[in-house]
Amino acid sequence: MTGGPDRPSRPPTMADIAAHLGVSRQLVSLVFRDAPGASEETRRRVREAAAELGFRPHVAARSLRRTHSTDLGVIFAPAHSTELEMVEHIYSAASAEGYDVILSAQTAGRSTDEAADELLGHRCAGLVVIGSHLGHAGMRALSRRAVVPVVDVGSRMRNADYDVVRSSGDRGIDDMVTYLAETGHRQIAYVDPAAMPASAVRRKGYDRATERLGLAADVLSVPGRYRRGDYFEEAGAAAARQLLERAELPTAVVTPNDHTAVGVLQILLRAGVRIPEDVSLTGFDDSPIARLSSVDLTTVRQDPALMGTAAVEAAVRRIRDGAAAPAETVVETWLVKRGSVAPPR
Amino acid sequence: MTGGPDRPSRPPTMADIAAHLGVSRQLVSLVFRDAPGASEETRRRVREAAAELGFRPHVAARSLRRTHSTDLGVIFAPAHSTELEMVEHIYSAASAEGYDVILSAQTAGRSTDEAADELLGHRCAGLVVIGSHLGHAGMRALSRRAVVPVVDVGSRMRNADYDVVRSSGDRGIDDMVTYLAETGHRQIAYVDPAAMPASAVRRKGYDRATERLGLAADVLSVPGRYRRGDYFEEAGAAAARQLLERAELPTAVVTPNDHTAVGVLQILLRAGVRIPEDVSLTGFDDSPIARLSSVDLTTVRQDPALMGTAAVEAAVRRIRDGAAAPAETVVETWLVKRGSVAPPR
DNA sequence: TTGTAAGCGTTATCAA
DNA sequence: TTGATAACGCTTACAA
Repeated sequence: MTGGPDRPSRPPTMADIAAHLGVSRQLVSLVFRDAPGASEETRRRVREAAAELGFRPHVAARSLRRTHSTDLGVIFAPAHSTELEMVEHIYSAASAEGYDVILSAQTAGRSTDEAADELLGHRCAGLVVIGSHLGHAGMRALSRRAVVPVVDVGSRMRNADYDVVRSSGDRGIDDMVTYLAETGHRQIAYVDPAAMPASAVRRKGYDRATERLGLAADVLSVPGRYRRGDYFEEAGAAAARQLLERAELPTAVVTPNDHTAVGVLQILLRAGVRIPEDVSLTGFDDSPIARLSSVDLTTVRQDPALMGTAAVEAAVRRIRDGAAAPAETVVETWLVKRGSVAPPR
Repeated sequence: MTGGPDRPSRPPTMADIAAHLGVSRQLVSLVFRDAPGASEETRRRVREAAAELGFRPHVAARSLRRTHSTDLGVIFAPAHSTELEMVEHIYSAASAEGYDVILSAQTAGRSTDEAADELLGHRCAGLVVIGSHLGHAGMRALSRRAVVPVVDVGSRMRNADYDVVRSSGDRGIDDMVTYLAETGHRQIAYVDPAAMPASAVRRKGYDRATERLGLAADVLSVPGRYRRGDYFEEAGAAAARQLLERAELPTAVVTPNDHTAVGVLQILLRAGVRIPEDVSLTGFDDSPIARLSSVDLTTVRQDPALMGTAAVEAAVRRIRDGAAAPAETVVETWLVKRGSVAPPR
């Protein structure tokens, strides 16, 4: 006699619910699949009994038996805030399309391929890779062995093997430089953290804008390894130190990343340079740090909601139409004007 | 005649590998389970054939048939960098214990309970919840319906329903205040972001240290909602603005969070206050931002590796011994001395 | 070392 | 709406 509530040794199954209610097992199955063939009253009773007995459908049994997988595999790096915002929206977009999300992290000790292998073991219907550690060749190889559609979210270019979702990074930087020029700036430096995956695309925007506007290009290229968590800030700090060695500072500094801008900001503030009175500064991403009142950074917003949704839609489109060719989705960006930009003195 | 490589309509199964090799299906199973009963030569041939045919065991089939689940469910919030570092170490700790990790995110639109329900649908052997959105009552309710052991990683106190893993936050802050006092400081302010889950624990360390050392307590308590991504920084910024209104600044400011310290830092720098010449500043967590050369923050390190490992070990211990009572694991912290602390002027 | 047989909890397909 | 029956791909006894 130990007393206390029973701890069931085995979680309840659909058969248990059916027995409890005196109905058939497949009726219970119908209800949980939202399939036609049960009255409203029956559905209610089934769900009630399930809640009471603590029943939840066994996803392994379900996914084993189902003809078509309803799982979407998502690989992400638990480091970049933008990626994580996307994960959030991928959950809701997937759910709206009738898909469940299975996450797999890529970390320093866990490669994109390992993460993908785990998801393929789950027989997902499609794979969304955010911020892949793989080069294009690696992504192509992955797409080929995956058998299911693969979507890359990041900054890769359109190709024949996998879908691509990216923001219009070149356009965003171009808009930013144009805005600074309209504000009166002529000496606009650009910090290029060369190891950043989207570096090439965004730099293109700077080159295009300066050429069109007849401004002198002034690029501070910073090498390094982008996998280190602090690479972006350090790149900005390094560029700022370079600037401080000059006889004269530019009137504006454009960066392709909010964290890089913060690196610039902190070094310049320490040196007594005021932002925006002495130098205007801009970022990219509209990450949470840009919104801080102490940073208040003018930046480019690439909507993580839009990108997450676009990734899910790309995957679903190719899952539904196996013959469809991989496509490219470019998500528009827009300027977010804050206090870090002012006319030059 | 379309040519090109075949796209298999159905992923290969163990039976396909067996047929390809002319061996039995269960031999292939043995090999993938690393179970005894196959020669080295056979194992090699099986793995080779599997790689060639692109076979991966179907995890749903496996988990359906297995007597004991080998999956560990992990709930995390894609927001705090410390949590995300833990996820990384949980993967390796789990793998060392023979467990696979299934991630489930809790976001603004997805509650801890929803995340838990998904994992329970997978029939995980245990649940690790990092930075739960639930209060203690919610965690207790979750532990009861989960049937499997639940581990909370964060700052909750020992209790009878679920395991707790936390860092010794009170001790860490106590050590920090002691260190500042040894450096010569007597006016040590403390910023308390009251909505931070670990707030109470860490504040206790400040109160204890100041009392023991005979210093005047000077607490700036900042309310707010901790779910907002920028709450920590804003709390620091708000506290710094309060400080700037005073006739005289304290010689040192202790914060229970690196991001809060950065909020303080940026407001003080803007006001022309030099760190550490005018004011010493400390954080907590040793997050990547503390290591930036432009921040260079003296802080308290709580090892995410240790905490992740401790969480896995707590779960595994209770999975293996169903009668074991939930325990508390307090992970030690230590000071990381950097450039943001100097003797007072 | 290999083969035989059963079954995990669902979904799917029938005919009633 | 129900019942019977077969599968999904794998693991687990147990016998050979």
